[in-house]
Amino acid sequence: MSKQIDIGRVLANLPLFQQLSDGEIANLATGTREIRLEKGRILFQKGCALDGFYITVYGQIKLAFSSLQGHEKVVSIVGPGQSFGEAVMFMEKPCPVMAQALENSRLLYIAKQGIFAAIDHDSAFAHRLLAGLSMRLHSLIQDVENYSLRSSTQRVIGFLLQLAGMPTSGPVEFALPASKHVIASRLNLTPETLSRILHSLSESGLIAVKGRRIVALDVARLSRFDDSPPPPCAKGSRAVR
Amino acid sequence: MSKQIDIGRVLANLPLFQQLSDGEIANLATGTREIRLEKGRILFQKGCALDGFYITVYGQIKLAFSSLQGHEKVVSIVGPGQSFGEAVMFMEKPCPVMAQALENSRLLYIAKQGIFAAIDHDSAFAHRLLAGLSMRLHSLIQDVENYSLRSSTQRVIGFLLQLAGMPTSGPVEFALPASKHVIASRLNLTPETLSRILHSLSESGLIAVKGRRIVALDVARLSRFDDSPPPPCAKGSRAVR
DNA sequence: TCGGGAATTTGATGTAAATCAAGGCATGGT
DNA sequence: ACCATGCCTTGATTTACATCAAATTCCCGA
Repeated sequence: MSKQIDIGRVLANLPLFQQLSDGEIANLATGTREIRLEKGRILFQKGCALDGFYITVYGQIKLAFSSLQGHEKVVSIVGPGQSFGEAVMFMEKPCPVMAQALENSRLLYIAKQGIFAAIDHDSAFAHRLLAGLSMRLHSLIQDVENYSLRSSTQRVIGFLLQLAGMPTSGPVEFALPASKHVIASRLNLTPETLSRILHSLSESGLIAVKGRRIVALDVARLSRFDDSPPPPCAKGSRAVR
Repeated sequence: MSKQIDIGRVLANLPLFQQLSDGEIANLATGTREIRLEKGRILFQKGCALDGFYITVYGQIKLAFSSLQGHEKVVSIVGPGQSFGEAVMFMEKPCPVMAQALENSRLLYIAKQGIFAAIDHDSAFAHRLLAGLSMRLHSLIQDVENYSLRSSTQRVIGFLLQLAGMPTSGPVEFALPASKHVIASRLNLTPETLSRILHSLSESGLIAVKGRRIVALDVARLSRFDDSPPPPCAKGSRAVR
């Protein structure tokens, strides 16, 4: 029922492979498998070795680890066009996280063999890989910064602003990329806390929430937001007593 | 008074450059500057661009960011033989952290030009760089895992075990690599909390602390340590009342 | 050897966010 | 349409860790 995709074509359109020669693309395609994954399915577990990496064609994959006590922490939510697993492949060590489909998804699995050949053959490709890994590193550092010295409200705001995109003046509408449960975990919060924060932000008139849809009413004020909104007594302004 | 170091020689001995040809090493050396930094000096600020990276010859550098409220969080403590700044160099974006000397230090600054040439010339070198960045990424993920789902005591224990090295049966002695203040920040703790945890671990007979020197008395038990040591009433076993 | 300032420890108190425990609201299957 | 099953929200309570405030101890140079 589902039509076969043209692997070479998909590969050639990815930013990472954009400038490779036809021969190289063909070579890569040889070592590439298509993978379909239905919602909820686990792609690999923490501790697996990978001798290749993945690119999401469509769908959504979450990368997460779980503690001994059964808690789970989402490290990354990866969507169409994004890749994952490169670092594990280059490192030749067990994968530190597990990967699970959040939706029915289609991925490409690219064997390292072809990647290595492309590196050997085209040093500009190596540069792109290095830059890509560096960006990944950078965003992880950002995460660490967020977790360590930003409050939960600030983390939520940062996340919303990222989704809202470039600073515009008017209101921006967008959808959360996953269930609130997953988003909360990604931000190192419990779902309860996320819910309360979203509630309090809408009470302050900064955003409007309707299920997964969110309207950032005042992006500028959101960016400035400093925490500490409920000064003395809240809405029911009764006698100070 | 201080003798000039032989840059080529130092470079050639670094694991990263081990297998480069003499010509390549000479080329790298051309773009390499020696940097002396006295304790407390700042090497670069958050937001700087780098068009090269650093290798510590001796001394110690801390990488950290600081919040608007003046708090500081140490991301990494880098010692002799270790490098930093590669990711920023490859990314061509402002550096997300600042770098400051914790001791009088000597560094090498290697211009990207020579590195890029070496990549173009020797794809095995590119592989080593990729593997190196991947390792860095891996350890950052570990950090995120530690911060998000381990308690402060567990983080301290993990850190101590890492310093203690391979699992041996007998007691292991070692020194903390920096002041407790810096270590605490590295572990996302206040100095007070670190002090209390160390105290409680020595009370449990797991370690002995003498200034910066620490003896891990029972590595196996440390690894197993589960948190939750003070069940009902502590040492002074008085009437339950 | 002797100060003096920083680093560390210790204790009392505060607080952000987690946990526990119900409710309300959608959503999809029959 | 109906119920059932998950998702999300809301409220009460707990807790791990931070913060504030003093001691103490360490360390280093004069």
